[in-house]
Amino acid sequence: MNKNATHNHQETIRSARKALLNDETILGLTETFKVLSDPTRLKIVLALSREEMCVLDIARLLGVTESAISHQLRMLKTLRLVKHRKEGKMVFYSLDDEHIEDLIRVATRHISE
Amino acid sequence: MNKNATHNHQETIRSARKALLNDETILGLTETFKVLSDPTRLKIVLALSREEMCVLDIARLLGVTESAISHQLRMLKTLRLVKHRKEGKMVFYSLDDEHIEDLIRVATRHISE
DNA sequence: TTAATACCTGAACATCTGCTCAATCGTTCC
DNA sequence: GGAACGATTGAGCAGATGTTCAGGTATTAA
Repeated sequence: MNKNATHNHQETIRSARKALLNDETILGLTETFKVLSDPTRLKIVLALSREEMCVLDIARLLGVTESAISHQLRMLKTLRLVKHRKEGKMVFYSLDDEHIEDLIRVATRHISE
Repeated sequence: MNKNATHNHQETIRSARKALLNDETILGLTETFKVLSDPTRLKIVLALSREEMCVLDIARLLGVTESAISHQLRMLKTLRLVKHRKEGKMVFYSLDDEHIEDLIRVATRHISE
């Protein structure tokens, strides 16, 4: 007997469909993963996990231009991962998300095995 | 007195540097997040979290071509997230990573708040 | 052998991404 | 006021990304 005949495609698809999440959730998840998928942004998040920093200090720390950092910070701010505070000429950024560090921690454990 | 003068840039950068991870870890993390940052790949992973599936069933489930799925499966296979098993004409794919579901779970909790 | 099925592959394509550069804004100091 | 400094912005660009398309391999069935 053909083993393939024992495989019910319809049933498999129906069952797998239950594991899928709704489109809105999928979009939110991919957005979250995408923001952490760039080295510069990930480093910014890690740096801010300790204390707030001004734009220029982040730029110097990571060895990139202020402009590049500013662009990324805008994205992080839009996604509500960071918040900012003005003080004179400087703008201090800090983490605005308690869960993002958990995510990085779980992922770190994942790659170390 | 100027408040900015109280901010020690050198010390801030030195402190933040400790929170950064080595380049290899950063690369591994961004690679992990990137693979989950595409809706098609994320859905494939979710679908395979229940049971193994052949390429055509995945394609039908997600409403995309076999080719597109095959390309993504190759990437997932390269990154050791999935494994495959041949059975006649069909190739069954299944998850090859126990931790990736934890990551999705933590991220799901994150976006729901 | 021929046809059909399941899957894979490489090239081409449009789109997206992250950076640089130049210009600009806002604040502070002289 | 003007110069200096920190930060932001928009345009432009090179590289990456995901899909389609056409063609290919491998296996099975007639």
